[in-house]
Amino acid sequence: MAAVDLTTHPGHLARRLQQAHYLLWNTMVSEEITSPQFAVLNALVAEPGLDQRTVGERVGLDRSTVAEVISRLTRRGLLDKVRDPQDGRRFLLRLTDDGVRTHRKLTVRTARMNQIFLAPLCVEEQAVFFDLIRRVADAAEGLRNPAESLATQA
Amino acid sequence: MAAVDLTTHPGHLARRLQQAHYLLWNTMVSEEITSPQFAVLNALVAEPGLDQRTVGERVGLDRSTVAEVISRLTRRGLLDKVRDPQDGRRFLLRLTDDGVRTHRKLTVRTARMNQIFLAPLCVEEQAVFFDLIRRVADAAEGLRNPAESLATQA
DNA sequence: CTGAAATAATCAGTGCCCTGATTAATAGCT
DNA sequence: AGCTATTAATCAGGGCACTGATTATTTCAG
Repeated sequence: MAAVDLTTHPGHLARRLQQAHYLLWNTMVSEEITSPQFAVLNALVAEPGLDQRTVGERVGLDRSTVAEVISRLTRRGLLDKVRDPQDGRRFLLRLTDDGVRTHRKLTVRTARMNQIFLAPLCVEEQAVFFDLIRRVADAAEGLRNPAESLATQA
Repeated sequence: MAAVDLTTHPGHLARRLQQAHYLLWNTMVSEEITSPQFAVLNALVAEPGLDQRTVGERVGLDRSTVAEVISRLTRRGLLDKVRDPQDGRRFLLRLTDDGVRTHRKLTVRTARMNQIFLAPLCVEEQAVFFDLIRRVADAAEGLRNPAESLATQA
């Protein structure tokens, strides 16, 4: 006895939501490029020449995961990776022409997919949906980084 | 140019939400037992003697994933797996005493964690949070299973 | 009863996600 | 200059998630 109702567990809902998104992405956007891969391409369209760590920071991928994603994108020829002459630890990342084309194509399809995905909600509800999820995710992330905004203080 | 704002992409938010949950679970609930593993234990507390496929259906895990999760739980001695004498394809699953104890212990911790996780939202917002996510996830799942509720029809 | 379709489970292969340990390079202190 | 953080990236290892193929068993049509 004493089983729990998972439909009121945010973790379970988050997992189901992500699975649902994964499937839809796969059928409506791309079978080759995944959503995290697109996020990396997008970050480098916004800021070409970032290093790996910073890209991860921008899109919410940890050091290990971002390394794998970038290695796949590089293998596919969508990304260029050159050692930073100023700092030999870093690699500077940049989209190839093919990478730019792919990003452009997927941007269109992603917009279409998001519309379908969010279709069950009216526009006001969509705004609430974003707001609530973002607040929960931000707060939980804040629990990990005890403080970053304390700046100057004795 | 033409980079997109990921904070309005439900897939990106879903991923971040799940990551945040993963981290909190790890620190507040268990480093050994994961959230999907708990979901399986919970399903078998509610309905002992289910087979693998049905467990997956209950908790939203596909056939491959549920097989891995169950094999880990079995290895840890939390689960018993016996061939169904009525149908030699199936295995019937049941918690061991240790599995029951573990489920009970984690149930308490999970409740605490959920409270912390959802703390940024007031009670009304939490209800909306559940409702919106569930509606989006359900609709997207519905897109895969073209029809299951058509029952008897020419 | 026998052969074909369906079903439960497994396996192989790819990708995401995290941690802890290691390596290479830079930065800072003395 | 020399020693010590610190930092960027990689590696090893465990777990979740999906697809397509395979195996064993059951079901069903004839």
